[in-house]
Amino acid sequence: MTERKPRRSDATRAAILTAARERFAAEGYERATIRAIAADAGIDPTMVMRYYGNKEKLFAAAAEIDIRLPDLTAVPREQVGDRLARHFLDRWEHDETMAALLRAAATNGGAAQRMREMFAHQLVPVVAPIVAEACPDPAQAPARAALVSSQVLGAALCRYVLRLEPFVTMPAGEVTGWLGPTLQRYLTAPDPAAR
Amino acid sequence: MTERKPRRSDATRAAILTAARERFAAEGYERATIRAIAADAGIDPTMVMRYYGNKEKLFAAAAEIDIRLPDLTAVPREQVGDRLARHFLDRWEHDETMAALLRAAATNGGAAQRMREMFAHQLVPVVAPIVAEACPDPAQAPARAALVSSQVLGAALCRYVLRLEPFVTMPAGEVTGWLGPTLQRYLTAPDPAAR
DNA sequence: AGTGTAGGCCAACATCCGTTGACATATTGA
DNA sequence: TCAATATGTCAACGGATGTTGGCCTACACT
Repeated sequence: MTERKPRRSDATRAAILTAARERFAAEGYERATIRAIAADAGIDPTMVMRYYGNKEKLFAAAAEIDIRLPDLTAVPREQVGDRLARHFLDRWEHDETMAALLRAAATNGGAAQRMREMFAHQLVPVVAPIVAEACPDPAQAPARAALVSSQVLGAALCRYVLRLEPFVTMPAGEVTGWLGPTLQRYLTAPDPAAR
Repeated sequence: MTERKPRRSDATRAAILTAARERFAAEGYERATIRAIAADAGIDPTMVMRYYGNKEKLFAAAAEIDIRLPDLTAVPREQVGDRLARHFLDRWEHDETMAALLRAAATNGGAAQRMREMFAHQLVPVVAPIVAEACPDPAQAPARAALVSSQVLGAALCRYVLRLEPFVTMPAGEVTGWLGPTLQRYLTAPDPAAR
C-alpha cells in the first residue's frame, strides 16, 4: 500500500537522521547544529535542507517516536506498574531518540508540543482501561497518566540527562523495583487521597 | 562581617539578575540572550558583562538556589513524605529560579553540574537521617534521595516546563496528595525490593 | 547515445550572538 | 574645587548559524 520506489539517496537520508538523533540527544535542539549533523553524516549541510526543509522539520522527523506500549489489559492487574516501569526503562535504554526529545522539549516549544501529543495519543489510551477498573470516574484517566509520566520522565531526566550519580550506576532492576509500585499506585489506587 | 558598602549600581545589578532569571526560566540557557536580558533591565548589554563577567557567570549568579529544606528530624516520621512534597511544590510555585535551572540543566553542562551539587549538598544531608531510621545501611541514603529527586523533578518538569495539561491545572493539594506517599515510601520503605 | 533529472558540493548571504574597547557623564572623596 | 573612580552608552569585531542559489557530476530512461 504505502510502498514507495526506493530512491538512490535513501542511505544519505538515513545517515542524516541517525546523526541528527545523536546530536539532538547529546546537545539539545539549539546546540545541535545542522553543520555538525551534516559532518557526522559525511555530507554537505545543504543536503539536510534539501531533504528535510529546515531545522525544525528535521527535528520533527528525527524525534518521531512510538513508545510501543504493550497491551496492559492482558497483564494481571497487580503487575501493571512493574510491567510499565520495565518497558519504559528498556525503551529509554535502547533508543536515544527518547533522550533527544526530552532534552529538546525543555527549551523548544515544538518538542514540548510533540511530548504532549505522545502523552495524549499513546499513554492515555493504554492506561485508561486500567484506571477505569479501579476508579469509576473515567475523567480521572488523564490525571493518573500524567502522574505516571511525571515519575517516568523524572527518572529519565536524572538517569540520562542530568546524570545524577546514584541514578546512573543503579542497576536497571533496582530502578524498576522502586518505580514499579509507584506506577502501580498511580494507576490502581482507589482514591485520590490514597494513603 | 561580610558587610559591604552599598554601591550606587546595586539597583542595576538586581534588575539584571531578575531579568536574567525570567529569561533563563522562560527560554533556557542558549535562547536567553544577553541582549534581551539587558533590554528587559532597561540598560546596555555591556553592563551585564561589566558586572557579571560573561554569560556563564551571569547564569551562575542567577541560578544560585537554596532549597531551604526544613529539618525533617523534627517531623513525625510518617508525615515526612507529605511534608517534603508540599515544601517542594511551594518552593517551585513561588520561585521561577527553580524552573530556570531545570530548563537550563537539560542542555547546559554547567547547569546540570549545579543541579547535581544541589542534590548532593542540600537534599542528601537532610534526607540521610530519615533513611537511617528505616534502613541500617547508611550507603542507601543517596539512592533514596535520588528517587525523591526523580519524582520531584519529574513533576516539576510536567507542570512548569512541558506544561502537560492535566498536571498544570491540577490543584496543588491534589498533586501533593499523590506525591506525598511516593516520597514517603522512597524514604522509609524497609527494603529495596519493597512491595 | 543523448538528454533530463536527481544527488552532491561550494561559496556566500543575512542575521544574530557574546564580547571588547573607546568614549562620555555623573558621583565620590580629599 | 578638582581629580579619581564608578556608571553608562555607542559602535564594532569575530565568529557561528540557518539558509539560499549556482554549478558540476553521475545515474536513469528512451
